[in-house]
Amino acid sequence: MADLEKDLKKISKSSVIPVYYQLARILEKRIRLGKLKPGESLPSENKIASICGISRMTVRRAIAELVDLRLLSPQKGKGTFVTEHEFAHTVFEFYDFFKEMRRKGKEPSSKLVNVRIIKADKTIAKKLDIPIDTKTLSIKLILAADGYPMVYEEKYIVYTKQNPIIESELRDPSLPSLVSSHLHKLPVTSRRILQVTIINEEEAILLNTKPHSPAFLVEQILYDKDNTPIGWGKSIYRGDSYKLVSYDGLNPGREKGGIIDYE
Amino acid sequence: MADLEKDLKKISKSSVIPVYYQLARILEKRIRLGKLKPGESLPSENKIASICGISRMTVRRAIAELVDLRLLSPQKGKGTFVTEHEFAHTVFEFYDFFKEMRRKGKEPSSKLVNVRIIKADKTIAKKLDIPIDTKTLSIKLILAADGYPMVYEEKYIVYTKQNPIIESELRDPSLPSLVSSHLHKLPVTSRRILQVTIINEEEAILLNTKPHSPAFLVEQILYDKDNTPIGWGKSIYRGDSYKLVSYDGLNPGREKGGIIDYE
DNA sequence: TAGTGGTCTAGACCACCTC
DNA sequence: AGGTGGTCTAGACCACTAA
Repeated sequence: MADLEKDLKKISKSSVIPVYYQLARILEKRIRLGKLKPGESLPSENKIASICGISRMTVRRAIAELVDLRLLSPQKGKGTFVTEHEFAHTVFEFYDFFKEMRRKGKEPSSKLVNVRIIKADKTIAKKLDIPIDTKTLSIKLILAADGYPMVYEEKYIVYTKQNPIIESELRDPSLPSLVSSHLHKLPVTSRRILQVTIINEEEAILLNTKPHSPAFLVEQILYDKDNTPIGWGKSIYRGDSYKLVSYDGLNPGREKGGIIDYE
Repeated sequence: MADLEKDLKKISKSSVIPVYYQLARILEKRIRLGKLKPGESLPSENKIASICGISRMTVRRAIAELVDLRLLSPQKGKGTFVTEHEFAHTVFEFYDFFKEMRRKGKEPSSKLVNVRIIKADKTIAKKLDIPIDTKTLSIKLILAADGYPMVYEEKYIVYTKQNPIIESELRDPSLPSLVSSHLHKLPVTSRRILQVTIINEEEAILLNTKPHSPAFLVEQILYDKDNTPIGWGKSIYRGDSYKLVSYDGLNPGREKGGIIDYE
């Protein structure tokens, strides 16, 4: 472990880069390169502090960062250990359509199919927890990337005459913004349900694809702070152009924007 | 704000519950109940410290917890503010089949369809980055809950004669455990891709469902620490029995196991 | 200039684990 | 008993922000 000590002594206390950050990166790098293997233990906090010539609290802060990244796991009275990698807990991230497409260098756009005041049918009434036939604002639209239709969305919110729909509001067609500008309520929680579905004839025409092809169905329900549903939406994502990817285990350090250079 | 002060003075320094934890919960509760609104600022760290009669470092630790939960956002030289809620970034979690079913009170089981040594076809060769016709271990199995088939899986790993397949290894059919017991390599990274698909005739029979019905397709590729693919699997999850749910914005505090009682 | 959050120190006491 | 991590203190200096 003399090897580790050498690394630890590289820490510069006069650098503009915080000491805890330098230390965290040194340890992270050793773990990712496999020089510190799963199950191995770190030197004790006091040991690291005295080697580096820094305070124990600073060491603890560095370790805390790696605990957050699930690279280390401290055990009271025993020591701090490199974690065994875990593959059971997978996280799929799902980003805002507009941002995601821009990030990919594609030009996102939205096209209104229609906006109507309708009477809530059984499904809508149940989702929004309102009586059947309550006046409801219905918005249907297509999201496209570089002109290719990719998503078909239907959104429903309870209609109030006081706040009529303004054309400009429909430019950002996200359910939270619709709800907060049309109703006086602020959404605080959003529940999304991801399912699979088969595209029907109507959707196939709108999305310019074949009926009976598979697609993602993403339901979104917004709640206010009293946990009352205030908006419901369903989105159909074309299955041939949408995938969700996730990395587990010793993930490649994309979290918290940490750029690491390997030797 | 005298209201907040009263809450802050409830902190007991002699309690077995850590002071930073008590403070974090008090602040979290106020935010979740809407008594501290998005955009509002907290009293300064020094102020809170003197009100509670504790050290500033302890206050900082409590605040750090809420920053992690994205409830607070400190700004250098200005103050610490309650964050505006964000709905754009959705996270779908996907748990291990066995654990998830047990958690739901269902009895998970796995049934081998077959285990074979095959020659890698074009698809497998590409996924595992090996030459076509390389000997490959192929495992096909069904995962069931309370006897109802829910998932069909195919797994492929490069075959080595030294470590033959042992019956008992197939009891835990997870790709990481197969790979690490059959090969000498330890998987360090796992990449999963979630897509939609349509069930074909063969899969329909195995899953006891109708062909052409929609399903989730989850591909998993395992890599060792040199980033070489060492295992590939695809799983078909019945669309009628699988959903992914996610909560955003002011989520209901399920993270880090924090149980909060509201008044 | 006064106030804020960001970093860091050099101690302290505790509960827990191992020997 | 001695070592470990968990908590906490009472200071300190800094960079940043606002009046």
